[in-house]
Amino acid sequence: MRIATWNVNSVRSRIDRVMGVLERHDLDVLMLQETKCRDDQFPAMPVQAAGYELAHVGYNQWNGVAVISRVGIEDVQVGFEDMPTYGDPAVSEARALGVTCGGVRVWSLYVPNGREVGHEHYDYKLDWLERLGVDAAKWLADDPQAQIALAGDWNIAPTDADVWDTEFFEGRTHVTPPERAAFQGIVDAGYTDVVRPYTSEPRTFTYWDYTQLRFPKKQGMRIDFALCSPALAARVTGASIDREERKGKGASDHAPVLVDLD
DNA sequence: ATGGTCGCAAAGCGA
Repeated sequence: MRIATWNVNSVRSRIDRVMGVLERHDLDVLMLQETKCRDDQFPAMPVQAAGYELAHVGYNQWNGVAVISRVGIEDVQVGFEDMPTYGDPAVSEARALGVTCGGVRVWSLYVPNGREVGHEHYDYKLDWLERLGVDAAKWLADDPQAQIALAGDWNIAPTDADVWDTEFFEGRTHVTPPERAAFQGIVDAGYTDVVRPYTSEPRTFTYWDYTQLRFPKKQGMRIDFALCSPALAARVTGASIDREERKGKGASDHAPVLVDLD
């Protein structure tokens, strides 16, 4: 079984690339973030024609998360318990979708960006992560053998090695101690980054800004992760980052992150 | 090459 996560940055503008990723990697499950559409706008036909089922939540042109699976779609949960809201009026955003696929509980997650340190969105990000951690800990407490993947765009570079230039990021979001502590909180709850051991080369990234020729200059960030519960981590036989997918016209600014399970 | 990012409910915002 092979699962993957990808911040697609608009599924409508990139559905051909989505189908290409599914086929090229023979994926059983693909989690998407930033679909940027409502449920009724999701281009479901090619997905279904290829033998996949689809779960999606999207309320407007922002955010939006999906799970595409050919090993079943069960127990769909939109958002987690006590997921923080944002805005005025405060609303629940389409940033978390839990689905059971072939016995694996996958969560497609799009962690709030934070915008700027000290911004209301930054506090929202930290709160969101803390609440996620509380819920994720409960899932494992309820069933220590649960196979759970918390996968998606975490908008955090957990270590200095995960950004192309630490100086560039001084004072910016994604690298601050509170964000890194929040990420570590999920790890401490029992979830392991199963991809890093297979992708440990220096300057291995999952995201490159569209501007400033960041991709050809290899100036990226590692901010997309698949964190797995112990029982699921024990099944991992390999992982990779599809850097090729970032190339060419019409690429997302993120690359797919893939995990092989026995 | 005096500019060099995308995407959207677009002329402004979010990433």
